Amino acid sequence: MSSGDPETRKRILEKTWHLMEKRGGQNVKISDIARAAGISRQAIYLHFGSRAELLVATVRYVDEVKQINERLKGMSTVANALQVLENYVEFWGNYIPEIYGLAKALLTARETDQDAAAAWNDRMEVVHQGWRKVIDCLVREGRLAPEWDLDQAADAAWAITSISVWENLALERGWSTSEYVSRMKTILKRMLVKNQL
Amino acid sequence: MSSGDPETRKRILEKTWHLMEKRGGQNVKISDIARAAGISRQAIYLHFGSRAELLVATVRYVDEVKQINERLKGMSTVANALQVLENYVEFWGNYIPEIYGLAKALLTARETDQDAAAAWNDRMEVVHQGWRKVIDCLVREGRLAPEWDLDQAADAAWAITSISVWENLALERGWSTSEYVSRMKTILKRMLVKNQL
DNA sequence: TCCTTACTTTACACCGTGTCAATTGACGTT
DNA sequence: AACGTCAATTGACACGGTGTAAAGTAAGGA
Repeated sequence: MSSGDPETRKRILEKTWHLMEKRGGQNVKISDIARAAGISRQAIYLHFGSRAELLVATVRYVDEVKQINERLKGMSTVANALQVLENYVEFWGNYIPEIYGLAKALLTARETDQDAAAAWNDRMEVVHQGWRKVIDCLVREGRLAPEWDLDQAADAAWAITSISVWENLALERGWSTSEYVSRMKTILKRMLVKNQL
Repeated sequence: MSSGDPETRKRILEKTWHLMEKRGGQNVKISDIARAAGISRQAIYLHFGSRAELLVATVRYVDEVKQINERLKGMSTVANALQVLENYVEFWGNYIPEIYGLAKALLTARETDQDAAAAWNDRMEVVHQGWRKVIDCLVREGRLAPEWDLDQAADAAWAITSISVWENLALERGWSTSEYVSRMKTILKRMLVKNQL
C-alpha cells in the first residue's frame, strides 16, 4: 500500500483535497482524482489500498498543512471565559468552510468503512475536547448556567456547532460565515453563561 | 410504475418502513425489502420505479399513518409562548426516534436523487414553519430575546433541533430521549427567551 | 548488461440498481 | 370450456464504481 513515488503520493493527496473542496465532497470518483493528478486510476492503488484509506490520508495531510490539532489544543485559556468561548466559535466557524468538502466525503465514507468512521470520530473527539476546555473556563469563573454540568454542556455545544448544523444554516438557509459566527456566539453565550440576561 | 396489487404495495411500504427502522436506514437493499415482503425483487419495480421513489412513497405512507402534518400544523398556539415552545420540543423530540431510520435513508438518497431531495426539503420546511409559529408566539408576548429576529431565530431553532444533532447526542453521546427533550428545552429557552436569567 | 522502481494498459470480478422478455397461475367473461 | 387479463415469477443482462491481477514499458543505477 505504500510503494510508489512520495511526490506522486503528495500530488494525489493535493488533488483529492482540491476536488473534494470543489465538489463539496460529492461525485468525486477515484478516476477523477487520477485524471486530475495526471496518472492512471490503478496508480492510485499503488499508494492507497482503498477509497477510504485515501480519504483518511487526505484528512491527515490537510490536518498537517492547516495545523488544526495544534491550533485547537494550543488554544489560549488564559483570558476571561467569555472571550475564550468567542474565540473558539470564531476559529471553528471560519474553519468549517475550508474543510467542508473533505468532511462531507469522510462522513459519507464512514457509513460503510470502519477506518473512515474511526478517523471521523477521532476528529470529532478533538473538537469535543475543545468544548470541554472552553466550558471548564466558564466553570472556573463560576459563570456556567446552573442548568448545566460540564459534560452535558460540552456535548450540547459540540453538537450545536457540528458541521451538519453549519450545513443547514450556511447552505440551506444562506447564512454567511460572519452571520454564522456572530449568531453562534449569541446562541452559545445565552445558552451557557449565567447572568447573560 | 403503478400497476400491481394495492395490498402488495402496502406490504412493501410496511416492510420498507420496518427494515429502515430496524437498521437505522443503512444497508437496506431492494432485495432485502422484497424478501421481507415475500415477493421477488423485480416485483418491487412493478410498484415503484426506483429506490428513491419507494423511499418517498414510504415517507408519505408513514406520514399518513402518523399524521405528522396534522399534528404539526394543528399545534396549539393558544397557551403562553413558553408552554408552546416546550410542547413543540416535547413532540418533536419524541417523534425523531420513531422516524430516524427512514429519515436517514432519505437523507442519503437525497445526495443522488432529485425527488428524494424534494421530499426531504418538503418535510424540513414543515418543521421550520412549526418553529416560525412557536417563535411568533414569543414575539407576540414580547418575550423573544432582543438579539433575535423571527427568521433568524426560526432558522437557528430549526437547525439545532435537526435530526443530525439528535443523532450526535442520542447515538454518539448516549443521551436518552427524555434527556434530549429536557436539555433541548433548556437550550431553546435560554437561547430565545428574554429574562430567562 | 541486468535489475529495480514507478507507472501503464488491459482485463476482469463484485455489488447493487435498474431493464427486458418469456412464463405461470389465478381470476373473471362470454 | 376457451379466452383474456392481471400480478407476479424466473432468468438474463447492462451499467457504474470499486477493487484485483498480470503483463508490459521507460528511466536510472550497480
